[in-house]
Amino acid sequence: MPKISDDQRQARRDQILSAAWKCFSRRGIHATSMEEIIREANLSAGAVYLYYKGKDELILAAISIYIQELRALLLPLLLREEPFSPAAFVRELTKSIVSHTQRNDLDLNVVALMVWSEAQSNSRAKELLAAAQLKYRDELTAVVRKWQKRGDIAPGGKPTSIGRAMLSFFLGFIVQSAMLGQIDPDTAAKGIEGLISNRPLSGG
Amino acid sequence: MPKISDDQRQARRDQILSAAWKCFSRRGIHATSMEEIIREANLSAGAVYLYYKGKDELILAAISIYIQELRALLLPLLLREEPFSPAAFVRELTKSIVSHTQRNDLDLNVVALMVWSEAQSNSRAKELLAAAQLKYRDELTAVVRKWQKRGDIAPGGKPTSIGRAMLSFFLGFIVQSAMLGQIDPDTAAKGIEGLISNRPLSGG
Amino acid sequence: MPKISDDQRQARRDQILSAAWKCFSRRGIHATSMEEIIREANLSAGAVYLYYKGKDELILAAISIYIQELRALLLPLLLREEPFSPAAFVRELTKSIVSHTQRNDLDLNVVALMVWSEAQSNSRAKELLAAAQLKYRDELTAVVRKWQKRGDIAPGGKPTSIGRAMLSFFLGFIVQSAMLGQIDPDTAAKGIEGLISNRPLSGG
Amino acid sequence: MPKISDDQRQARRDQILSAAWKCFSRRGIHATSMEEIIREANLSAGAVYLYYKGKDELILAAISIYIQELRALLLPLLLREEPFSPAAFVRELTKSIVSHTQRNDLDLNVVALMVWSEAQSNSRAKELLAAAQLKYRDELTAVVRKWQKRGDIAPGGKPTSIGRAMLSFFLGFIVQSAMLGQIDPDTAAKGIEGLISNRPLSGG
DNA sequence: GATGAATGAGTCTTCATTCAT
DNA sequence: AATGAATGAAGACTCATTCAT
Repeated sequence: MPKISDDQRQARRDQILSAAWKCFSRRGIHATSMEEIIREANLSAGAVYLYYKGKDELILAAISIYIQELRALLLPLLLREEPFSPAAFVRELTKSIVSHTQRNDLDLNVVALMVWSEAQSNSRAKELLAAAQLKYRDELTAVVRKWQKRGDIAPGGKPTSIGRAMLSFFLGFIVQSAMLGQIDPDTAAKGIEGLISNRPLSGG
Repeated sequence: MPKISDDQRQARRDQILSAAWKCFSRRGIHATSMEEIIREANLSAGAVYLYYKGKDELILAAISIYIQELRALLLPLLLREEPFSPAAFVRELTKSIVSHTQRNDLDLNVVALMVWSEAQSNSRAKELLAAAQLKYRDELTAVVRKWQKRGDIAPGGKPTSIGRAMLSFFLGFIVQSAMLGQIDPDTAAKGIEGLISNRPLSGG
Repeated sequence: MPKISDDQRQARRDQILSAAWKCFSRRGIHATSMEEIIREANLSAGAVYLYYKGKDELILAAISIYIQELRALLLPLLLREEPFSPAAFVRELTKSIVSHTQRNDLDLNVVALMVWSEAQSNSRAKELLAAAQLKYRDELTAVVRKWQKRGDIAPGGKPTSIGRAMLSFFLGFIVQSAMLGQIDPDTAAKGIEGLISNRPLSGG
Repeated sequence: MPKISDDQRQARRDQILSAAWKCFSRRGIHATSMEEIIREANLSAGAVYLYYKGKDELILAAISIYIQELRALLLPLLLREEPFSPAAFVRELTKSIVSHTQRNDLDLNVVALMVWSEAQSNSRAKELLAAAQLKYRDELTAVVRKWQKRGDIAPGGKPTSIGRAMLSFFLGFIVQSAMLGQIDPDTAAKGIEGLISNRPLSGG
């Protein structure tokens, strides 16, 4: 009896989401028609609606999987017992994003901008994204504390403020990469390093 | 046909763009219909098409005026002969954005995300935005040079890399403010300060 | 300025309803597609939606106008100060229906069945129809009272019960005419007469 | 392929028809989707198509069984050697319908309206229904003849005309019951009685 | 015999744009 | 210049039916 297995079902869902992201990143989320996604997925109209109730649900699922994948990519770096030094941390994190973008055919930077924009007029999407960003913020704050303890940066500043600054850095790198061309991880690292380090022996 | 004066014409165009932004920021650029803009502008369908050829041109004009207004807002700070110190600079710049948002009823952060997203699938929009961001990047790099010269930050780093980092900071603040709630300018300033001053307020 | 007059607007609405009824009576209410109505009305899709929000509203408006027209047709007979005798009453009432059907190209009998059926699964439609039928029932009861007073029928029976019987008669004539071919008004009259006059033409 | 027994086959067909009528009476014949019927019948899509070629055939079979059941219900009354008196006849006949409706969960009145409506745009359905109604008409005419012979009603009227009137009565009771709420059999009987009987010894 | 995933033509509806007035 | 009724192509979604298993 052709009742599909859970794995097959999940595979179909992924196939559809993958097609959706290909289309979204080409033409924008809302400018993409269901027909385009259907064609890209090599399915029939009815089949897609068998797996997602409608366009809204599909968009939300697409955003959700984007969040999960990105998180899976970055978590190892964020949760390291002994975090990289600030510059190395920036280099490794941006490297991860770049390499993911090159393995898959999806530019994570481009996708991020679309997703953030969608969230501005889609409250369910905003909830998902805000939750994820809050976690990143907390994790970055924890890293900042370790940097302060280890002397990578000055100990005086409030970790939460500095954590926000670090989050801004990364979010901004994404924007800048999408708008002006990929920033190379080394440049990114040097940029932070240039701000942080080496006040020429201060008073001296 | 009573030809309208240039001033009147410009006023009408602004009236339409203003209506467009109100709608865009509520529902997203592509989810907004011409009819909504037309109603918001208190005009007739025909009238709008007298001033803009179509929706695409209207979107582009809306993006263009957004770029101009933001630039007019920030330029004084960027071009100061003697720039503010890094922390003060961040505070003043983010203050400008917040205050503009409060004077008008448009959240510049929200609008920025929408505009960036649109640019990912609209090459004319991308050109406009990329050009503007490149200018910001250069101007920030110039500011960085002055900081290095003045000893606000260490002199060793490449100004272009540090300029990119600063641009990332600001872009990221916009994203973070739109997604997680407005970041207060003082917090933003403290965040940068906490990174930079790598020794406990040695020189001050 | 091409703002349409109220008369023109009403004319368009009627044009659409008339087209709708042509299609409905050919293929059934639900089997009729909006496209068919649109073509029959010689309009564009958009135009129809300018006058009716959607198919449901159009169906309801079609039912509503059917009720009004039928009522306008029958009211003079129902409200006569001195009603016709039972047989004449039946003859005149059924004549009205037949003649209306022949002037217009719509078979009121067919339409009635469709409308009643629709009401069984459409509560808004049912409200409208039930209200109209209740009025008919009351008016027929009033006529029955006059018949009893005048001696056209025996005075003993409860007017409300007999009113219901009369309503059944007319509703049933509609059904029978639609299903088995139009019953001629004289036959209808003779049928009632044959039941009522329980003694062989005693008085008349 | 294990061929199923004829009994089993018939049971399946009935199961499907029963499910179909449940759905039809809830949502209307055409508004009901095959999927709804399939779910209501606790079968698979393929199974239903094993027993009925398509929706049209299913509708026709549903109408056909409705005709048969109703006929089986009413025939004993219609064919009595010595028919009930007019009032009793009406009471017993409407009682039968009411009681059937209460035993099963299907309102015969509602179903009747739907079936008649369907017939207006479905010639095969119309043939079936017209044939059945013609039989009823003939049988009622025969009853009328007996009434005249027995003196229940005046002997002068043409039995065929009076038979039509009686058919109208019953059809109309169905309509009225569906639209305005079940008419109680006693009221129905009294209504007819009030028309027929007891001219207060007028001329005589 | 039975299943239910898949199909794709067809449905209702929207919306950018035009044009007679 | 300005209006807004009208257009019709395109959109999201449904559903009767089929067929590989």
